Amino acid sequence: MSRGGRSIAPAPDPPSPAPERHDAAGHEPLLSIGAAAAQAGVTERALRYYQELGLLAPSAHTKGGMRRYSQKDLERVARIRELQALLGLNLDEIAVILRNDDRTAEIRLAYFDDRTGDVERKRLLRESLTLATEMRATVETKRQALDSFLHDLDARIDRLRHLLDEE
Amino acid sequence: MSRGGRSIAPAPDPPSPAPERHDAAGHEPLLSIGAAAAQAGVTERALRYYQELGLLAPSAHTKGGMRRYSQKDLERVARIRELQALLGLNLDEIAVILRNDDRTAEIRLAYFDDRTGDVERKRLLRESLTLATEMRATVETKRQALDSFLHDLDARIDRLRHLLDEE
DNA sequence: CAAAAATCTTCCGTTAACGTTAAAGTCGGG
DNA sequence: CCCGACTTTAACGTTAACGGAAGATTTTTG
Repeated sequence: MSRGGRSIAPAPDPPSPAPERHDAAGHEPLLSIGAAAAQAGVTERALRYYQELGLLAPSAHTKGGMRRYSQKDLERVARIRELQALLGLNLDEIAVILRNDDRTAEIRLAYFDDRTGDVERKRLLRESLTLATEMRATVETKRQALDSFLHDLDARIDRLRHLLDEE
Repeated sequence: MSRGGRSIAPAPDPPSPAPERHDAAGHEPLLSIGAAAAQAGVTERALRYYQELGLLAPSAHTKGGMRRYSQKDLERVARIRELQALLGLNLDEIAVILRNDDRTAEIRLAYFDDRTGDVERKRLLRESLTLATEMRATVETKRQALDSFLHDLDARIDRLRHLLDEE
């Protein structure tokens, strides 16, 4: 079914602007690099380094050229740390994932934009799906490994407890 | 209850020598560093490095001073890699864990040796138990994180599939 | 508006976990 | 016992992910 002129299918969550904490003038509060680093639990150097690698660009800059971070930026930092700690990925691998996330977000936006062609839309969705599925596989593998590791540990703990109780 | 002169409690698996693949003369086959590295899926350098850090000493040496690795040695290598990949521990942290494993193994051997003092034995067991329990906690935490990560991924995949099916 | 505090860019330093190469010694088959 | 393949130690090199300091600039604060 074509999607050029308004689909009939129940539209999946239109991309709403998301509720924000505006200030009086209506802008979201932006953080300096110091505050952002503190909030995110990383160093300023790390933030600059992520930017250098193209993982994270601050949402805004002052006239003088100082970085200003938004809440979304902080979430992105959290994501980076999670991927580092949880999956042991390096920053280059993480960059790939984040770029794909960004693409998917773009797709979601473009999804409601009639200028986006059906074919292109479909191609992008398939691409995202493939990537997500691949990632799922590696995560699942790791989870299984962790699980059996946990069971071994439990067995070991039981044995130790047993030896102690027998004294 | 004292353990100086033979315990009454049902003895937990006496430390049996474990079934080995002996050769004709009764020795287990030992591998050269090249073969060991190949089997373990690591480089020779890595094996030498682990030894340098005190993580892994080859079970034997030739007269000339060349390293000979046993199957247990290879298992130890596997353990090292597992702790690295799964938990993201560094080699120093792994060294601590392995040393504790070794101590625990010694205790199991000494279990039937009356020369080992009760107090000392108990202290060592408690120590191992503490370490294992701490480790369990961190592993559990990590597993939970991985799990929720996996669920997020699944949700994302579902959404993508949905968008595709609607075309 | 002036001083203090925070940031900017640039560049060199650091640590972990090996990689690589060189020179010398050891092993195993013929 | 000889030679080619494999190992040894020692030493220097490499990469990732920042750490830290310098000197200039910007922002904030009294």
